[in-house]
Amino acid sequence: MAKPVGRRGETRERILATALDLFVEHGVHGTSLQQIADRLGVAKATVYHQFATKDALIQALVQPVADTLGELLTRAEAAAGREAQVEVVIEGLVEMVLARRQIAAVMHGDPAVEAAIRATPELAVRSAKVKDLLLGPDPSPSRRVALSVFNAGLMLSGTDPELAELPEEILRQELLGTARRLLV
Amino acid sequence: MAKPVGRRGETRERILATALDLFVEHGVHGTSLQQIADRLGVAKATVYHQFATKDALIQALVQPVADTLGELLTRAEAAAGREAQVEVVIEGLVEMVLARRQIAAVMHGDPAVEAAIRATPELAVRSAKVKDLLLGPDPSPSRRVALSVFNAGLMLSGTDPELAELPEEILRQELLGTARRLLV
DNA sequence: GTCTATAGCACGATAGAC
DNA sequence: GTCTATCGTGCTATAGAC
Repeated sequence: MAKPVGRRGETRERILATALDLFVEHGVHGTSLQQIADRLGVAKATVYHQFATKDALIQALVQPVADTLGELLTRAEAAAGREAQVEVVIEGLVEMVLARRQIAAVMHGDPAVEAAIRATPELAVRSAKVKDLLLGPDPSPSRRVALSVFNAGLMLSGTDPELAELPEEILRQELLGTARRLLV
Repeated sequence: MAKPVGRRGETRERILATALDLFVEHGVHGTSLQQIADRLGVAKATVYHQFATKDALIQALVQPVADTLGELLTRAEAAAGREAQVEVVIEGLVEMVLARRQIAAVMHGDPAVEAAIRATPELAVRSAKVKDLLLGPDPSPSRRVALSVFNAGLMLSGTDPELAELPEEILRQELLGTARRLLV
């Protein structure tokens, strides 16, 4: 499994995947570039050849989420009526968490990543738009609390060991069901 | 506000409170004992006089949660019937999060604290018991997912800036309502 | 019980050979 | 593009004066 082919950009992807594993285990601040390099079997300088700084690596990790949220918002804005828009956003968020479980978990829990998010304007703006869309106009305290609980719960559910054995399709349906119980 | 009285154990409490603030802001690994000492206006060695290691400080932070969960389980076991037990646990957890918002958030989000929890057997055991009680016998996938979402959402809701302006009594009622929508 | 000073080490990041 | 070697910094933790 070590260094199998050598296609373009493959090392970069392997670094990102390994870093993400370690970030989930130990947090961003708790993971050194040396640990990433060691687990990958390369030198630390090899990591620095792909990412100028540790921050750049974090930015590269969250970029796909920014892209996904952008597409999601485009689809939602094309939907007719607020109920349909909420439905599009809920389905899109659940799909995103299923597809990128670890990124979702690290994004919501780690202060170091949250700092990187604040430094990525497009991601911060899109996250805020998604939240506002789910909150709706003049939201009640009840809806505010329900959204806060659902948002945190959704982002972290993808890596919850208690749910690790559930087939993805079951988890998808149950997350959608939970979302509808709380937000529709 | 600096060093007001000097009663026994006061410095220790002030260190814990300051450490907790910083842990919420930057994470445990992202917070050095120097930062804690600086914000408190004391020397780093003063912190080490109260806590032998950084781990000991973390252990001291999570100890009240272990105590609270212990009392909670005692009350739950004294209740008649599973429905009443679930109600006791839900109310107790919500009350705990309201009383110790920051500890709850750090406990659920930070890998460094989660390691400390695993190293505190009584806390790990009690957390597992609380979860098992809420799951009930032979839980469906639906209940597993609902509990996972609720658990993460509850623990982090206490420090969610979106909810910061809600009066505590409103937040209490809405968290109880959310819990019942998901778990009853 | 609080301080200054420092040991010993790991960190992020860089330089330069190959 | 990967390596070894290293710089400067900041970390946990300790020693010892007051």
